[in-house]
Amino acid sequence: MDVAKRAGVSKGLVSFALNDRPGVSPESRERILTAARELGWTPSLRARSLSTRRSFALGLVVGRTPEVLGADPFFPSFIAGVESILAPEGRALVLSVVPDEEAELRTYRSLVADGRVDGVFLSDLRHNDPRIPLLVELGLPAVTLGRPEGLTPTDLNPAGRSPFPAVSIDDTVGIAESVRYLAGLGHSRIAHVAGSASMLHGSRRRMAFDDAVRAAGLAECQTIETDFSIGAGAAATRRLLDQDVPPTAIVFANDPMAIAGLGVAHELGLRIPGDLSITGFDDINFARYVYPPLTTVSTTPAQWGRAAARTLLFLMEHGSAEDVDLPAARLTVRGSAGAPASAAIATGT
Amino acid sequence: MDVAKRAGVSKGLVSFALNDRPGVSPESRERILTAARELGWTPSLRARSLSTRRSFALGLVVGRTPEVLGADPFFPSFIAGVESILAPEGRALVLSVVPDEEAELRTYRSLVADGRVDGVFLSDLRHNDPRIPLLVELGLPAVTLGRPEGLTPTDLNPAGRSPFPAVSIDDTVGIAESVRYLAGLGHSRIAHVAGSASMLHGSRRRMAFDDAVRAAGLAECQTIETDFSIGAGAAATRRLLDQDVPPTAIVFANDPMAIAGLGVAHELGLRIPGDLSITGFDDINFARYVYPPLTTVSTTPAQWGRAAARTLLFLMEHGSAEDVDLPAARLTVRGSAGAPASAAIATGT
DNA sequence: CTGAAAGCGCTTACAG
DNA sequence: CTGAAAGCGCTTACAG
Repeated sequence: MDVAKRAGVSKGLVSFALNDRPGVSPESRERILTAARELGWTPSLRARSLSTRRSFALGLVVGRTPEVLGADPFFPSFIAGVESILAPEGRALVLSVVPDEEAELRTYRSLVADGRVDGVFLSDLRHNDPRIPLLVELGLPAVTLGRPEGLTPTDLNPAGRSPFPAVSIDDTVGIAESVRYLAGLGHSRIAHVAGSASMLHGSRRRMAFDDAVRAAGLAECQTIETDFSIGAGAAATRRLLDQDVPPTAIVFANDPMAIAGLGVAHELGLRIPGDLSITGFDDINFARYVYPPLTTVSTTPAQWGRAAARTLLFLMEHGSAEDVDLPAARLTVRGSAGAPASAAIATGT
Repeated sequence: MDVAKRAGVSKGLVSFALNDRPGVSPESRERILTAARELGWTPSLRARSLSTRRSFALGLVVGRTPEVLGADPFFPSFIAGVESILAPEGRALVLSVVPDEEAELRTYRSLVADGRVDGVFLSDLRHNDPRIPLLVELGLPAVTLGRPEGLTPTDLNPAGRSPFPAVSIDDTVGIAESVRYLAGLGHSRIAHVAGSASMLHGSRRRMAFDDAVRAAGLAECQTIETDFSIGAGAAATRRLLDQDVPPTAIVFANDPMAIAGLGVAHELGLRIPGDLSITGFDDINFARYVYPPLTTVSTTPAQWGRAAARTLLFLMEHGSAEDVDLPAARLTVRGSAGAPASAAIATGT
C-alpha cells in the first residue's frame, strides 16, 4: 500500500483514516486522504468484504413471472428510486427475478450463503409471509414495503410483530376516494376487480373497497379476485359486464387491469364513462395516454424506493430503524369516470 | 477447513477438486465432494473473489429515465431471461439505473474499480457509442445487444470493428413487413413515428421504414423522430393527424408510442382501423388488450436475455465468443390495422 | 498425485 | 496517538 508510505504512516492507520475511526490525528488523516487522492488509490472492495464480512450491496428478489413483471412499471420506478440513494453511498443493487416461491426462498438462502448482500428489500408482502421467518433465521436485515400481517406468533415473537422496519404508503385512502367519487357521481352498482387475496395489498385494497361501499350506503358490491395480470383484468371485466345487471362502474386494483378493462368495454361498444366508469390504481405512465385518460390513484414508487433504501441503510448502520409512512396515495381525476347515463336520465338532464 | 480433514487431504486439494482442476484422483475428488456435502460446506465467495480477482457477478447499467424505463417492459423481460441463465450458474446480476450518460460512464468505472462485476450487458446501443472504448480501456468483457455501428477507427482497431460479441435480433424485417402489410391493404400515406436517431435501433428501424416505403413504390412518407417515450408518441401522432392531408396509417417504433397514438386517435374521434391504421413494435403485454388489439412486431426479450447471458458467460470462460443472431422479429396481425376507408370507396366496396 | 506455504488486500485487536 | 502482526478463507505455484 503505497499510500501508507507516501503519507509516512502504517497500513493500519490508512485503514483507520478511511473508515473514520477514532485514533487518527487530524493531520495524519489529512495526509493520508491526500496521498490516496494523489495516487488515485481506492480500497479494494473485495479485501474489505473478506475481512469485514460485508458485501456493501443490497438485494431485491422479485417473485413474479416475466409477464406480470413486464406489465407493471412499479419495479423499474422503485428500482430507479433505490439506485438514486445507493449509488452515492457506494452500494450496489443485486437483483434476482424468480418465477415461484420455492426459487424465491432458495435465492435468499444462496444470497446469504454467498455473502452477496448485506440486506434486502421485501416487496409484494403476503399473508403469513414465509420470507420473514426465513430472513430472521438467516440473520439478514430487511425493510418491508408495507407492514406485514398475519405473522404466526412464535416463542420469540409472541405478538407476531414484524422484526423489520416497514416503509409504507397507505393505499386504502385512494380506494376509498375512488368509491366515494363514483358514488358521488351517482353510481350505485360499483364492482371491484381485486388483486390476489394472498398478497397483502391485494386483500387490503379489497377491504378498503368493502368499507367504502358500506360507508357510501350502497348495497353489496361485487368483487372479483385476480392475479393482478392484464389478462385477468380483461377476463374479470368481461364477466362483470356479461351479467343481466352489470355494474356501472369498476374500481380496478391496478392500472394494467384497468386499461385492459377499457379495452374490453370499447370492444363491447360501451361508451366510457357514459355506459361504464373505470378507475385504476398506480397512475402508471400509460394512464394519461389511453382514451379516455384513466382516473386512477397516484402512487409514487420512486419515492418509495428512496425511502426504503434510506431506511435499510440506516438499519444496517444503527441496528434499528423507525417505520416510515409516506403520504397516502390519492385519487387523480381524469376522464374514465363520470356520471352514469342512468343517473343523467334519473335527474332529468 | 474441516472438509480437508474429513476427506483426509490438504486444503489445496479441496480447492482443486472444487474447481475441476486436473491433478486430483477420482477417489480423492469423490471423498472431498462427499465430505463437503455432509458438512454442508460451500466455498466462501468473498475469499474466492479476493484470490481470483473475480466477482462471479455480471452487470447491467440502464441509462434511462424512470419514466421511459417504467413504460417499457423490455428490461423486466430481458432481465428475467438473463436471470434464468445466471442463477443456475451461481452468478448474480448487479443492476444500475442511471439518468444520464455521465452517470452511466461513471458507473462502469466504479463497477470495475470495485470489482463488482466480471462482465456487462450493453443495451440501447448508440452511434459511436462511448461505452465501447471505455469498456475496452477498463478491460471489462461485454456482450452487445445488436451490432455496434459507427465506431471511430483507432490505431488498434482500424476497421472500427466491435471488440465484443453481439447478440442480435433483426428488427428491420418486422418494420418492412409492417409497411408491406399496410401498403397491401391499400395505404399510400404511411407515416413513421421513429425512436431517437442517436440510438441504433431508432435509426435502423427508420432506415428500414424508408427502404420498405421505396420498395412498395410509395411516394415519400413522413417520419417524426421522438425519444421513444409515450408522451412523445402522443405528440407526434397529434402533429401527423393535424395536417391537411394526414396519413392513413402510422408505423410506430415501439408499442408504448403506438398505444398513445391509439389514444390520440380515439380522442379525435377517428375510427381505428377505418380512419387510421396503427402498428407498433415489441408486442408488449398491453398490446393485445388495448382496443383494437395492436398489430405489432413481436420481439422476444426474455429469449434475448438468455442468449446474451449464455454468450457473456461463454466469452468470460473462453476468451472469445461468436456473434449470435436470433430469429428476426415478425409482424403479428391484430385489429389496429386494416384497409383505409378511402381504399374501400375506391374499390367500390 | 500430494502438502506446506505464500498471496489476494484489506481490518482489527494488541502491545507500545 | 502509532506500528507490527494476525486474520478473513480461499487459490495457486512450487517442491516433493
